[in-house]
Amino acid sequence: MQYKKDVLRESLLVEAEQEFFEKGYLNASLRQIAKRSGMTIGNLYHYFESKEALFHELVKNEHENFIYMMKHHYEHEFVLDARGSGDIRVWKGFLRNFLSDLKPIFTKRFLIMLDMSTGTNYENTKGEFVQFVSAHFLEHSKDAATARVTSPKFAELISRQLIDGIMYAIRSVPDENERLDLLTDLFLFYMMGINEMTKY
Amino acid sequence: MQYKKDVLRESLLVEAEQEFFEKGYLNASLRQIAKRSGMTIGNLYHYFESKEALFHELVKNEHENFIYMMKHHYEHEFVLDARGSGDIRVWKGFLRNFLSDLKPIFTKRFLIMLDMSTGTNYENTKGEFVQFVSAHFLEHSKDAATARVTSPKFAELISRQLIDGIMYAIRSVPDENERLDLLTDLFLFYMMGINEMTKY
Amino acid sequence: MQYKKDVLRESLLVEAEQEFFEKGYLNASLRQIAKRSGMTIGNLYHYFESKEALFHELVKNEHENFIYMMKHHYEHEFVLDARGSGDIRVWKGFLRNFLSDLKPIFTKRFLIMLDMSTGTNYENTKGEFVQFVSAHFLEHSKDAATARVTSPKFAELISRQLIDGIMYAIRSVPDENERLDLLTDLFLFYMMGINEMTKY
Amino acid sequence: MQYKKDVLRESLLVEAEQEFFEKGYLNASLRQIAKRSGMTIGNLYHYFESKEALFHELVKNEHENFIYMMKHHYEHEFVLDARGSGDIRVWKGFLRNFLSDLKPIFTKRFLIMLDMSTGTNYENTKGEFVQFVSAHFLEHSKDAATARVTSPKFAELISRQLIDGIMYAIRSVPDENERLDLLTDLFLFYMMGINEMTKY
DNA sequence: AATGAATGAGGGTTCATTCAT
DNA sequence: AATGAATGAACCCTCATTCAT
Repeated sequence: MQYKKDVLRESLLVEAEQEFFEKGYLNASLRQIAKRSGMTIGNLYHYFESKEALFHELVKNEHENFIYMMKHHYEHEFVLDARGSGDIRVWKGFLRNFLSDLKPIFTKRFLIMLDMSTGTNYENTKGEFVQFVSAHFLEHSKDAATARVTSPKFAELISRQLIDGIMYAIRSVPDENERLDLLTDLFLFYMMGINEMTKY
Repeated sequence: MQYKKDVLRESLLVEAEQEFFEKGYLNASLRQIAKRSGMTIGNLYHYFESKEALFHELVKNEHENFIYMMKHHYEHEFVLDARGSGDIRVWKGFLRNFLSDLKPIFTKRFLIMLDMSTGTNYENTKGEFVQFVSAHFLEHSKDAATARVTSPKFAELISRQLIDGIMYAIRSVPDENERLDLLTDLFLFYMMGINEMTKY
Repeated sequence: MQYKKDVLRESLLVEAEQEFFEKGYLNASLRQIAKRSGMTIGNLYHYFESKEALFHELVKNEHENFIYMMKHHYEHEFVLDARGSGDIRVWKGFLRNFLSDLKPIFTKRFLIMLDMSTGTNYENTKGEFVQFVSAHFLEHSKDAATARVTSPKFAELISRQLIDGIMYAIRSVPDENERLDLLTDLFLFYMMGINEMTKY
Repeated sequence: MQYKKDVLRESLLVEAEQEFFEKGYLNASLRQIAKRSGMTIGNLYHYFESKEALFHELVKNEHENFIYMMKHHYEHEFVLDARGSGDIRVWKGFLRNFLSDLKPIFTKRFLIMLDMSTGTNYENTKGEFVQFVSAHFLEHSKDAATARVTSPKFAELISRQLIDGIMYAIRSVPDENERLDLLTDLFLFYMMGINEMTKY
């Protein structure tokens, strides 16, 4: 039975992923999830004790990876320091590698955790992520001659935008390579924009 | 009681604005809106004949202004042509004026219409806006040497990002001047980013 | 003001007639009636103290006439006695006159009182009418050789049918002459049917 | 609880039958039906997914039988041809057999489908039935010397009356044999009436 | 492990009626 | 005489959750 149990549990998570992705946490229906898994609503509660718990199980690994990444971000620091180089092709190369490494993080469930979690304990995660990236930006613009991009509000805005761009790529571009291209251009766009902004 | 009608109707609209803003159309509760206005749910239906009608009343002016702006966008065309100038201060001046003109459009209710309208007739408005801006981008990048930003997917992404940036400014920056500054920087950022992208 | 009052009151009755006719008492909406009269729901209550009272005002004359007719039915007795005659044209002539005399009774409001009054004090009127006609039938078949049509259940059925036929004519045939023709044929049909039934 | 399901479901259908029978579809209350079955309104939705679905379950068999009967009516054609016989007892015999065969059709739920279904998909069924019988009448009166009963309006009226008579028998005569007697007399009455009408 | 019956609260909506103005 | 704001109960329906089997 253990085998069957795991299969069903996994099926529930898969269908829950789709349901949360389509409707968000609050509007997702446990009945729908159970039905899609060919299962009874009552039985769903044998696997997950509540709607919130199901959501938690769905994204907890993503959350851990995400937290880990935030704690160890300095390992990737070099990438952003590559801005010093004048050659855009070098930048692109670094960026593509960097983003390729992040593939395991930028998953559908990661998107769900950040963007479809209103009503759960995770609803502030996106804000935390924004703050993290924003702090990053501010830190790196200390060297810059002017303080324009050090405006916290603008840094937060740009950070949120970047994150929303990532979300968009995950949500709308299913093909992995195409998505990586898009993300690379997106990051390039942001880095060059910031670069330019600090010139004046 | 005639005199109270306008007051209460306005109160309902204000509370509805808050409720829709917080929860979105589908999750907003008419009972909540009525309660916040010190009123019974039944009475709310004296003022608005349905949830959708209430939403419509809330955003219809915003929608009209928005449509008008899209139809008459060429009047502001000169702004973007100012990109030819090499002086960033000229750009900023133009942008600030341009965005100042748009102030009556970038309201909280506009945000609600674009971002909290799932389930209403307005739910596609944001998509239309994105397409509009995206077409604009593509048109203006015909002159550019390379076709990088003419990738429709990237143009759409950038357009969506820009619009989301506007939404963010409306949502998070209450002070008008501060918001105008932020939006100016945001647009500047996008124009320079696009400018740079077309170089390579 | 008295003049205006009567006009409005009459207008309310006219619109109520239409509403009750279309939806029946329970499903009729006072709001609709007021709206159709270009009037406020509140003001309707100045003219009629309740939904039931409005219905009562609408059909009370019909009810009085109806009661009067039932009490004085013997005045029309001769008509039915004409059955003795073997000539169908004589029957038809009598019937047409008889039914023409009843025109003031067979009105739309009479129909409403009998068929659209569920939920009011009048909801049993149709049953009383059926019993009245049924008693009539039974009385006249005492002379007949057999007791077939004296079966109370059958008499009641035939009576109800006849009344429903009248209702149908009122409801579905707007032209007065056409309606009179139809009713004449209908009564003829019933008289001949009864005549035949008593033969065996 | 599996064992209770069928019992409760049946109970709901029985109570629904009573409620629809008493108040018609639109005025029937699901709360009442649930309460009468000793159940919560929410639970009723475990058994039937909507008010309309409940109504559908109640009458779907009746509707199928009814459609089948209309398609295969020619099998019973001989009955009406028996009119050629001069002996009323022969008619009665045929009629009684004919109507006895129809017993499974003339049920309380059949009555609900025809007469209490306003607001459902079945609300036109009675009209279709009337047209069916009416066409039947018209077809059989082609042979007759005169065109009196071929008046479509009169044929429709008579057809509606006959059907209403059946409805009355179902509604008011619980005993099966008594009902069969009544229906036989009713049909006899109509056949003789039509017969007589075509004489003149 | 699995079923699905059952609950209770909440959703949007309509209604007859009351009453201050 | 007239307005229309306000109430409260009822409508159909959906949901997360509980629990006896």
